[in-house]
Amino acid sequence: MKLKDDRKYALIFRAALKLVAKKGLSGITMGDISKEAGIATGTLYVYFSGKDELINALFAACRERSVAVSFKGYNPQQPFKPAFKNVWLNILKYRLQHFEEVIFLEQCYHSPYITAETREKAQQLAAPFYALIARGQAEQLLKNIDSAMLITFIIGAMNELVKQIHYSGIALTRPKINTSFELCWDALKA
Amino acid sequence: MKLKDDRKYALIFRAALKLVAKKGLSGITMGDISKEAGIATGTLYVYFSGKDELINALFAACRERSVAVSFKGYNPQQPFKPAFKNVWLNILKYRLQHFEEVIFLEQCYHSPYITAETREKAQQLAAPFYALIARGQAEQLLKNIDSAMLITFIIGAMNELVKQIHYSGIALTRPKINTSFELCWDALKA
DNA sequence: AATATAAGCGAATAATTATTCACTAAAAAG
DNA sequence: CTTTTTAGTGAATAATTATTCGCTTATATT
Repeated sequence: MKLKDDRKYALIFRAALKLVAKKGLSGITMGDISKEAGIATGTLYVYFSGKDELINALFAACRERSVAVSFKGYNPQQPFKPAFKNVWLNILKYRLQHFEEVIFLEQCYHSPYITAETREKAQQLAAPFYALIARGQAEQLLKNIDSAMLITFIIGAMNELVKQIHYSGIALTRPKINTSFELCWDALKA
Repeated sequence: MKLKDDRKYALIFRAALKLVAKKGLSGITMGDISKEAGIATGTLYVYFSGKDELINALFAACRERSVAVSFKGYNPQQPFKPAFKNVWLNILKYRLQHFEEVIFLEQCYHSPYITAETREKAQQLAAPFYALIARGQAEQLLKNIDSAMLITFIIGAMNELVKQIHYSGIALTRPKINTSFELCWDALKA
């Protein structure tokens, strides 16, 4: 194992996410995390200066991954609606597969753990989404409303959808996915 | 002051809500709450057996108030769309005016503080919403999708809308409210 | 008014939890 | 192979925080 192993960061993150999803941000201790990760408590302090840094780092990592995956396969040549649907599907799939991250991010939203700096950086990651919405509006396909409002609408509905699916345990079939997308699209379309 | 004063419960709840909205559920202590409420820490234990009970009670109270206010002025005689809009507006207004409750409830969603029993009771409060959606579907005005999915969609979008408005600090004008409602309605309508 | 009961207090105590540190094990450098 | 540096350990310590309790003050009861 050379230098601080990337796999160990991943191990710690995975443990923390699992626990937060189960017990909430308020319910986890450094001891819990180390135990879940199968390492000694002291080792956490080799990788992070403390609990605050650990959580901020995890928050930043989740946000980055979430955005990175959203635009996979995005092609500006493609007509808007299918291109948008592609992004929407990327987000939906990712969030369903990484449900713990959804919970974690939600819990962080009003947590004192997350510093203003971390928040600021996370905010900047949203730029591509604004660009996408702007394109749809320029092509007169989307309602001409404050784009922040449209985005929060999309994301809010999506998050609840993800939660609903996750907890209901109902399998998400192709037709159901399409129906859900149309629900969203009907709201946004001009 | 006779018996345990209702006003004192309200005082404690208000203090707790304010703090949770500012610092998150993970960031508050019994000491913080008592200080914010202007009472001694020990007094909290006159009203609640401990932190768990306090938070469960607050959760239950928020849920109840939130539902109670939603159907104010609801009249089954009224045509569906305006009746639905009335409910939608009730919820929007209440959540904007009691933003701390929105945050608190969100934070509680995955918190170990909230017991299964409390959760169960909260769930039952949603019955009137299901009935309302069912009516809209029976009148063929709403999409014929799993009503749980429609409700989570409405609530998810509404919550993010409330957050967006709250943080952007933008005044919510009549036309903006109407536009937002149409956004929601367009999504739901058959 | 005298007594009993309940509310309120906050310093002291008990738990819990973050963090440190002296030490061991492993890896890299020479 | 020896030395140096880095990773890992977990019991011990330091902070933090929930909860208790002996006491005071207020309210109700007789």
